[in-house]
Amino acid sequence: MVKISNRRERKKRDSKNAIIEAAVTLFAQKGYNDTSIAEIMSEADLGLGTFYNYFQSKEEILKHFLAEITLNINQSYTKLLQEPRPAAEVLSEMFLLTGRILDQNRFVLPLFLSAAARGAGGKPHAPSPGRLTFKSIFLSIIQDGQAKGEFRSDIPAEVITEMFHAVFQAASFSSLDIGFMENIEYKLKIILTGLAAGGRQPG
Amino acid sequence: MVKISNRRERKKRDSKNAIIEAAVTLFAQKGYNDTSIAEIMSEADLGLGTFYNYFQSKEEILKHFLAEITLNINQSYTKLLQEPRPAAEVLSEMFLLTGRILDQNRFVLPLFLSAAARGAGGKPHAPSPGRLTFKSIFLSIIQDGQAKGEFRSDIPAEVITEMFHAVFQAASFSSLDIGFMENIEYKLKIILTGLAAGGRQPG
Amino acid sequence: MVKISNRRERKKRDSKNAIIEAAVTLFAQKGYNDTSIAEIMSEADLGLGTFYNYFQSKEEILKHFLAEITLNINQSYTKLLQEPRPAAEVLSEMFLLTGRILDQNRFVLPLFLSAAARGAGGKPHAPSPGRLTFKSIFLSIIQDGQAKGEFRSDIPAEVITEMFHAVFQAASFSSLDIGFMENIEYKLKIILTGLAAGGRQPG
Amino acid sequence: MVKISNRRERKKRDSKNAIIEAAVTLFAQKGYNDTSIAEIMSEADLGLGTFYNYFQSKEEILKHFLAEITLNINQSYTKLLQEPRPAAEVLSEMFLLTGRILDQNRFVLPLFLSAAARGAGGKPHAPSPGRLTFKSIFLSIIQDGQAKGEFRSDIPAEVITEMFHAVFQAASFSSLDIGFMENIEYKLKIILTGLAAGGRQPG
DNA sequence: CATGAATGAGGCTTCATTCAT
DNA sequence: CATGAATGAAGCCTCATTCAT
Repeated sequence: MVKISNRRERKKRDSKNAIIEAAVTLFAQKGYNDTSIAEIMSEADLGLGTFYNYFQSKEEILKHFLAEITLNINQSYTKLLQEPRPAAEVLSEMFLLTGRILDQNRFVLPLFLSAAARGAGGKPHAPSPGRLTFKSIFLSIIQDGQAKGEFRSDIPAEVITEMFHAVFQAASFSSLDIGFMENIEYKLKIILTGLAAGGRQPG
Repeated sequence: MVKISNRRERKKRDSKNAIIEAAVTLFAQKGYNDTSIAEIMSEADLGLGTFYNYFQSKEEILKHFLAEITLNINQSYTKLLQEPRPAAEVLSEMFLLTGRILDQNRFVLPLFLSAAARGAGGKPHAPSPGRLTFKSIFLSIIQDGQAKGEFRSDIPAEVITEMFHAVFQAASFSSLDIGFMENIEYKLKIILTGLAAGGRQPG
Repeated sequence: MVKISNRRERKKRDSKNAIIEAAVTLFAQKGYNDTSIAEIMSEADLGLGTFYNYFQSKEEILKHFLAEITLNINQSYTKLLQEPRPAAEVLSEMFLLTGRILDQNRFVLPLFLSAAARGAGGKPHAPSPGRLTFKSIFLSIIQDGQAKGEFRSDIPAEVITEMFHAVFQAASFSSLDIGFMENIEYKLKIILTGLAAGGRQPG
Repeated sequence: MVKISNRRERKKRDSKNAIIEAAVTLFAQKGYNDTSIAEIMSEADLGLGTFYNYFQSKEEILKHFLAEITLNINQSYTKLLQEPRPAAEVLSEMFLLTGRILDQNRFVLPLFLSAAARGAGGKPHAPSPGRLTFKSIFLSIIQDGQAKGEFRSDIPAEVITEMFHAVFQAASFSSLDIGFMENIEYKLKIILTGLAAGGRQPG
């Protein structure tokens, strides 16, 4: 009565997964704009029309990814802030965790960028996904650190936040032959040193 | 008699400049992909076909911009390295100078990114711009600084180079209400502090 | 347990009826072309594929309606002509009766029209419904009236027949806030007066 | 200086005319919905994309026709009402004139109908052409006639107006082998007789 | 019989590019 | 050199129909 079939359900999930996987692959390879649905479905080894059984439009699959990432990050955020610890520590963990998630969805960054590039006057249906909230998360951690005197205060917290964002971007498109995580760990070191309260450069 | 108007004053700055100017404006506003040649030529107040008297294709005008920027930067580089000075100082100037150039051509960053996103397997005629050389410039300055003991050596010079690149990107798409130059100056401070030889973070 | 609901009560009126009912509703609301089979089956609370257990194609259900209407009208025709009466009387009753049937299937008129519009060169499988015979019915009544001297004879019977047809169409798409039947009754009055044998207009 | 070229201008007009002509032909043959732009441009012996140099969308060419007809009719209306005459006379002329215009654009009626059929809840961009005003024209003439006692007053003027509308429709899709104008002239006779003030049917 | 995922032809529209003037 | 009409490949999306379960 309850389980109508099962093989059917399984195949359906398979198809959706195939589409998502193909989309991830191609978006990562060629970017969102330069990937056609025909290509995705060809990569997924499915008929063109099948795409629309799972997503209402090309933009829809994008939202799917963004929503997934947002969810992931928010969940982790909640866990991380359970117990109070030094800001630098929280920041490090939050940063690395975000890095791991982005590492698996690297194609999303260009989308954020192109959305940002279009600015406010962009298309009506632009893929504005409810603004990935990790900016506000980083911001509050940094402000907290500044308040506690852990971080220098001569740099606006917003600017510092952007800096972290930038690191993710840069690592996403890095052509260096070190891994994504290693890449951002190096950069984290620089920033944390640069942020330390006492640190003032000679000049 | 009166109506011919606009088309008149163009002669001074010839058509090619009008096209370039229009392209810069629109690329900055809407991005490369979302700007059509028809729009450019309309903005330039010229006939559509005239575009092809000056550029072989849409991609061509892109290469033009990249080449121009590269040239600008290289010239400045040459001047800057005339007289020997501390690496941090050279780096700062080089950085700010690059910033000023990019500030006037902000639309190019997304193009670098999408080009990077496409990776090696991109289109046949991909806009490979002869690799903008400012990476190598920064790299050599940083390596020099590390060699002289000015900069910490536990971070690969390549990674540091990327960091500067990242800062430009982030500032390009910043939604903060401070200017581009102010933005990157803040970030420069952080990095320079973070790079200073003695600087080690507590953890 | 509770959620299965709707699907249950369907058994009484079997699936075919549910489909027909849904089709009538939607055709009337949005027209034939703009109604998809998916919509029909969703409205009917049945699986999409089920449609093809009852109708060979989308066009098939159309033919079904037309055939049904034709049958209805023919049956009434037979009854009406049982006993001899004045042509005007027969015509009136026939007219109003047809009106009542059409009133309940208003969506068919556009289909007649579009079919007519396509003319002879239409699609291979055009919905040629075996020509709804009510034209011939009206025609014979009118010819009868003309023969008996009840109706004027300076207008071809075929043209008068068309006139009745037109009245149905107009009423179907009327935006006046009187009902369909009231609407056609008014028009019937005009035509009957205009048809009366003695009636000649001044000019 | 003023005439840029001339051959160009001519060719441009030719192309637009070819498109319009092809559209009229096909719309009349198969209806608006069942005519694709590809077909139109093939009939016009032009490339598919060329359509969009002259009309912004498929709907746009429709508006073009409707606007043209509306204009035609309105101009004639103005002329006709210059001098006061019996309502029946004005009505006759107006009717026949409208008929002649529609005769040359027969494919438009189905469009009015399908628009009407969709009702108020139709598509956002439905081809609502500012409502062809001939309804209001006919209405005022008829009301005038009723006021002057020329026409019977037991039928609402709106209903009578619809009747005329209906006649045009019916004649448009007539399969009789008489011409459009002859067809509507017959029907005009019936209606005028039926409208005459004294005329009352026996029953 | 019931189901709905899969399919691909076909429709609309955009736009880089060509070419005759 | 300037022009812009013409072009058609390519993209997104809809939907009638099939078929395996």
